[in-house]
Formats: sequence, C-alpha cells, structure tokens
Amino acid sequence: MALNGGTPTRWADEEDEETSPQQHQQPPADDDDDGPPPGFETTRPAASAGGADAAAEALAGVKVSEEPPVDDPDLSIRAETLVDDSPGEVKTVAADGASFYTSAKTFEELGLSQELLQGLYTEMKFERPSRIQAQTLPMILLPPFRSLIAQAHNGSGKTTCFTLGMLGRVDPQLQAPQALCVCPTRELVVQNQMVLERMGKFTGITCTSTAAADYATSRRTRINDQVVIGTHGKLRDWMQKRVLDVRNIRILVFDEADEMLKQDAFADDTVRMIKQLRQATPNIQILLFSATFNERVKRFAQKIVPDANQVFIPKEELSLDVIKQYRVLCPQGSDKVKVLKDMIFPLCEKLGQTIIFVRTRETARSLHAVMETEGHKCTSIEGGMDKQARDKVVREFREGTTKILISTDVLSRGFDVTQVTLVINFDVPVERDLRTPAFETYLHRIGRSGRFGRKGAAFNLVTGESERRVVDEIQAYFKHDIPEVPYDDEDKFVEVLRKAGLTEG
DNA sequence: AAAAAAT
Repeated sequence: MALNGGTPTRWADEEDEETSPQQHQQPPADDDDDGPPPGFETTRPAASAGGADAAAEALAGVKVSEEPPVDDPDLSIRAETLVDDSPGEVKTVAADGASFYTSAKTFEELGLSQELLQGLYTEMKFERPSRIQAQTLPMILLPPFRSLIAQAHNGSGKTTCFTLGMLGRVDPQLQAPQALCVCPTRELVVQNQMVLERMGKFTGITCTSTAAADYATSRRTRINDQVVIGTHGKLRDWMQKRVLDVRNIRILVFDEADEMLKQDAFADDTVRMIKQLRQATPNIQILLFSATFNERVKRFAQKIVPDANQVFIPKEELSLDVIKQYRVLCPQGSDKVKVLKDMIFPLCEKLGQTIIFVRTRETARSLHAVMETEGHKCTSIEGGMDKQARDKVVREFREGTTKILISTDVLSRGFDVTQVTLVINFDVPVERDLRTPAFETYLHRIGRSGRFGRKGAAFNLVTGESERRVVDEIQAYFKHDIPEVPYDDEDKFVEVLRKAGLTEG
C-alpha cells in the first residue's frame, strides 16, 4: 500500500490555504503500521494522557456554574485543565500546553456568520450552547483549529457540535468539498445531512451525501458541494474515482468515532482515510465524536490523532439516570414474545414510540412476521434490506405512522427520534462470542429513548443463565441498578411505566 | 455474526 508510512510523506508543494498560524507537527511516524490489531495494545500513551487519570478524577466535581439548557452531567476534561475563578467559565489548556479555551456562553462568541447564527436561532430554535457545545465549539471553531476527541452523552447535542463545526469552517465562496463527515450507517448519513441542511439553511452552503441519489448513478460527476457526508465504503469509492476531490478538505469528522475505530473492517478504512487526507492537507482538523470510548479504543484514537484536544466522561457518569432500566425474567424464549404481545403492544398507544432491538437479521424478520400474523402492527429494519425499504421504514417511523419498530443494531447508534420513550432489548447486547456483554451497544441502544432530557425506559428481556449474567455485568459496569419486573404481571408493568414517567395513570 | 461498498 502506498499509504504505509515509513517515510513521512509531506506534500509541501501542494497549496496550503490553511489560515492557522500554527503549523501542526506531522504525527511521529513511529512504526505506524496500518490498522489497530498489531500495534494496538502496545501503543504508548498519548502525550496529553500522561497522569490525566488523576487529573480527571480531581476534576470530576468541576461544574460550570451557569446551568446549561440541556441537563448534562459532569464532563471531565482529559487534557490538562484548570478552572478559572470567574463564574460560568471553564478554561481548558489545549493539547499544546500553551493556549487555552474558555467555554462559550453564547453562540456569538464563536465568530460565526450572521447566516449561520440565523439558522441556529430561527431554524434550530437554539438559544444557548449546551454544555458539550460550550466546551467543544471554541476548540473546533477558533484558531488554531485543533483536532478534537470528544465524548458526550447520548442526546446531549453532539451532532450540533460537529455540524456547526463543519458549517463554520467552510468558506462559502469556495465551490469545492471542504468538510467531510463519515458515519457508520446509511441512516445516520441521512439524519446528519438533514440536520446540517437545516442549520445551514441561510448560508448557501451546499451538502451532498452517499445516501443522496444524484451521485449514485452518474459516476463521473465531480462533487462541488462544500460538505460531503457518507458511509466510508462509498466515500472511499468516490475518492478513488476522483469523484470526490479532497484537496480542499479542511475538516474531517467521524460520527460514532469509537465504532469507526473498532478492530473490524471499519478501523482499517478509517486509518487509511485519515492518512490520505493528511497527505493532501497536513494540518487537517479531525473531529472524533461519540458517546462511548472504551479504554482500548480511546488509546487507539489518541494514537491516530495524537495532537488532539480531548474531552472524556468518567465511566460511572455514563449511564443515563433519566432512562429507567428494568429486567424481565422470561422462563422460556417464547415468553419474550408473550411479554411483547401482552404488555408492550397493548400499552403502546400511550407510550409514544418503541424500538425493539434484536441480535440478528433473521430474528428481526421472524419476530416481525410473528407479530404481524397475530395482528400486531409494527415494522422492522435490518442491514440486509434494500435501501429503499430501509428509507421507507425509517421515514414512516419518523413521521409517527408506525409506533413500534423492530431493529438490529443498525439503528442502535445515533438514531434520533424524539418520540421514542421505550427501548426493548429483546436480545441483550453481546459481543461476537455471544457471552461478553456489549457495554457500549447497551448504552447506545437505551440512549435511543430519553432524547434531550425527555423521559425514557428500557426493558431487558432475559431468558436463561447466560443472559441473566450479561445483565448483571452491565449493571455492575455502569454501577446502575436494573431491577426486575415480573414477566406476567400487567399491573406491575403499568406501575413501572408510570414511575418512569411514560404513562399518566 | 450487526454493520459498509460494489461487482
């Protein structure tokens, strides 16, 4: 592969329109093998992570004194951090150890265009930055436009951070791709494009995506849109075919970044894409956003983007308290279906919308079939379906035409439908070995409910010893109680749902 | 064995 970095490739002859006064160092090309598997475990800690654990703990109690509009628990900042005496401000020392950032109390402080501010206020109806936005937007939008690894809770406004980041950094006069956003699923691509186009409504900035039909057929068309959003397979294809010209890309975003850096095929593509873009633009700004970064992925991210500012949340504060979580012990597998039929479906009209997560595509199909034959109306989605069918199912669910959606983990991350109040884990989330709990997946799944501080509940349907242990381990990991609800007691179900705030009476 | 791509 030409990408293998034995020699530090720097195309100094390439035009460099970067306004940043600070030339970033080329990341030390230390045995920079492709992909995570070999060099992964032996990674040295990133510079800024040295002693950061202690620092993070010391700072766990730091609060921004002014209440943000979104109820977002404490963030700890994994770069060196100090707190200014003046109220309402958090000053964060940047990864270079010299400059610092002050959290933004208003959107006005961020040097945004009038058109962009108008989009925020009139189209998005935002008033002030949420907590994660206040902290990260200055890092993203103000010189020297450093890279950023940021963790924030589900439903706390991450999308706004990177969407605004992209819009804010695009030069509206330059008709060429300048911002690139990579997502793990088609559904997220569509969703992010919708958000970006709303927010940028008055800016004239154009956006296309791999889910948009225009480019899907005509391969030779060159993309002129300033923002490009896509899944990585198709993006790589576009880059190879030179449909997508990367020479002007100044900001590269990975949504659900920990997923994109996992040791699957994703990671390889992600690392390659970063290397390729760095060759074109050495000081490209890279943003890695997710609600979850386990320790391994975190270290890998720090290696891939070593000069990044970093914002992380302690594990204990990750589990969202607003989402009430329960376990339902079902003696037989068939009792899970009974719970759906007897408890969930009859109540669904009062519940808002429900997503039922299953482990395999086959279960999604068969469970859907079973419910339909019994006269229970619902839809299902899995990655094996054709694109039009997927789009249709999602569209109907967003419109509220359908109330109950059966899904594989294709929708476990990022999918944002405000009306979802209930999540059912028909199968508890497990890793590939089918025994290890998939902690991150669990958090993302239940995070489909309780968006932006609204009510939410999650039921884990449990059959057998192995599933019970998985729930126990999830409970212990997040230090969050997952009490039992009897599978055949309708009154208890109603009571629990009422307590979770989902029904009135 | 979920997911992504395209032939």
